[in-house]
Amino acid sequence: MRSKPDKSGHGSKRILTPPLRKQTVTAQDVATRAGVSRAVVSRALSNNGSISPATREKVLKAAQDLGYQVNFLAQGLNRQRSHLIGVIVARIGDPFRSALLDGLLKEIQRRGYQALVTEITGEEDLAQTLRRFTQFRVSGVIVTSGKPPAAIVNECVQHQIPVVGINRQPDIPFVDFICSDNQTGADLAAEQLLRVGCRRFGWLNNRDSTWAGLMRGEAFQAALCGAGVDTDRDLHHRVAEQEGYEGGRQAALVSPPGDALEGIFCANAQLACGFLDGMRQQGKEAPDDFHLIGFDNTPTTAQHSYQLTTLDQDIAEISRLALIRVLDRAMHPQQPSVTEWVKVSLIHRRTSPQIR
Amino acid sequence: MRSKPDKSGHGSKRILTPPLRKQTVTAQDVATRAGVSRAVVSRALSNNGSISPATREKVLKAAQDLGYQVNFLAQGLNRQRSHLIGVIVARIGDPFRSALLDGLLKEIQRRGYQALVTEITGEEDLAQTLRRFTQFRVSGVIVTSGKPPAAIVNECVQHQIPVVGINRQPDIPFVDFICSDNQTGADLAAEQLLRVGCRRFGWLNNRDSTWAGLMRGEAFQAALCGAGVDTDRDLHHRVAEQEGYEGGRQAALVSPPGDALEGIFCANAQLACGFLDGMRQQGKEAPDDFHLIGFDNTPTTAQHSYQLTTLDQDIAEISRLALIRVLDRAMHPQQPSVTEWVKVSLIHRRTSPQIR
DNA sequence: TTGAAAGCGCTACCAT
DNA sequence: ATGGTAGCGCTTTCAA
Repeated sequence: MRSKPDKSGHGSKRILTPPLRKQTVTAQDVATRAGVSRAVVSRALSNNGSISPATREKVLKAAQDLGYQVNFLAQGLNRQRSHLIGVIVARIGDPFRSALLDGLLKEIQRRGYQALVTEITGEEDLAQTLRRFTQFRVSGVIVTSGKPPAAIVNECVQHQIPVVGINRQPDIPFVDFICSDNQTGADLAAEQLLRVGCRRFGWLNNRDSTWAGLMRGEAFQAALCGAGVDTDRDLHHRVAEQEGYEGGRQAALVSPPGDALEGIFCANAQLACGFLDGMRQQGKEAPDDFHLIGFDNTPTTAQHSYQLTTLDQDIAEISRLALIRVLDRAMHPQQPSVTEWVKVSLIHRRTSPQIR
Repeated sequence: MRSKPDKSGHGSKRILTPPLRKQTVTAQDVATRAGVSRAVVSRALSNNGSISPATREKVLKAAQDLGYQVNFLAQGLNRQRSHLIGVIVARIGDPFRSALLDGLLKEIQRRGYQALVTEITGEEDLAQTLRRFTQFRVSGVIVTSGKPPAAIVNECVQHQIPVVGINRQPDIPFVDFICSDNQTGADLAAEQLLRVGCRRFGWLNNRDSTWAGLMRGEAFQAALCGAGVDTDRDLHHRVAEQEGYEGGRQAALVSPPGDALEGIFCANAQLACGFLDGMRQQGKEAPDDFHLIGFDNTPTTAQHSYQLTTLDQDIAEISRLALIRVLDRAMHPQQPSVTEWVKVSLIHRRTSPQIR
């Protein structure tokens, strides 16, 4: 039945493989079965180019019968573009990052793309990864960690591959950015802490902070300043030597016991959880002894043992916009960079409860 | 300089695109520059087929100069196999799952492959995803969630695509499995709880448990039985109606206040954390009022507020073996299924401290 | 509307 | 050791 008169030389390459391997169904098979040419099959499946409804049906049926599946490698090779979207992440173990990856995956799949995920550990990896993505002719790249080197980004631009950064410093030509509105977030935090009557403030951040972290810190300081706080005297910077929970805990442990800070703002949720636990180890508890607000409303912060007041980043919205940007720039590669700021909201929980 | 005498018709398709798009460098360009044929270029880059060291160098240099990058789509199309490995995950937000994904990504990248990640929400997605992976001619598939339908797995087998399951029930022909040694894990838990003198035991699991969860429960019961415990009377099954932390917490809250369980074993870390917090809400604390052991040594369980005694799954080892299986089956597609059991170890923390 | 044919970029066979 | 060449499976002109 499945004779292929026009492909006499077909089996030459795998003449040695045993007959148990069922040949994969190709567009030619569908064409033969439907009594049309491969070109028609292609059109029928891609709604691209004109075709009569009747033959269209015929082809679709034949494809169905044979269980035909497009070879994405061949399709991509021809179209110069695969249905792949590259995603660059780091430290997936961090709850916020895994939540963001989750959001991106959902959105990518919802749009019919496939995610190519790479976890990087340093800036060097980033360049290599970006290059690898271009070798797969991805339809776009989403960077959630690291700072894309201009040189490689240019290669992407050359290949017409859209690059969008999430929570990265928006300063690369032809690259779009989606950022949480750290400014407003810091304002909300300052406002809350002031309202509950805090006088002496703390800002906790990692030693090697991300751009987003720095921005939050600066905005926090500015907000306090604007409210008349003498930040030179009453805003204390604490630096976590390690990343994540443990860094936050250590920072609390090494705090000078004397200087009782009343309102602390943390660059992220992990630091905040660690800080809270560190304070507990010293016999201090929020909100009795101090108020605490973190960034990133991760599941952990909601748990009974923490109940941390945090700023929520709208991950679904961030992901949605990221995909929109990718698709949009694919159509207008030369348009100037656009940066979108996604609103954040303050979630009142135990460590700094709402006051009315 | 970069003339292509043999490709006169090359630009016909994109005659209309503006000249700003730099042509992508192909093997032909390298060949021309090195003064050899494309075949030689291919050999030089793949160390495949004989070639003189001299020309080899020449080609490599030319490739370097031009910034040549292999087109993976073309390569894969020809080789019938891409350098992609598909990974199927679910609920990445769960700390254990994101840790496992992290381990797999690292291992996949270490071996020079690229991960194609899909997050599924139900069994239906799995079939579709598996099919999509085959369309990309992946070199292998790793399933960390769901139960692969036999029909689709057969398609993979037809395409010579290795499939390996992690912590899944090892009952699919030609599919390999890597599983944590739940048996031993449950034994260790039972042993510990008995040693500290518990008499009345509890087993907490989700209503819709995974295979691994069921196995842990059965093994726990068997271990207690073997130690002479009357499990009909002294082993109580608790069922969490929801997944994760909240499910565990609710389970603790609805516990009959009267029946004070002394030693509780949880199917996973999330449930255990929730259960612990739920008990706290009722004024009970471990290890004073009860002992608690969870499965999966997630970062959260180590935090000061929890300090949960848990069974540690060796994620690095699981990932390592998974890749080995993929590669091995690629070479021997017809060999019988193999299942590897990875050892687990008991981490003593506060909720059931070590006794000597 | 349809089909023939020219590639997409690469690999591997075969002959030199 | 090298080069010519026939595909891999698909898309997209272009002519009929």
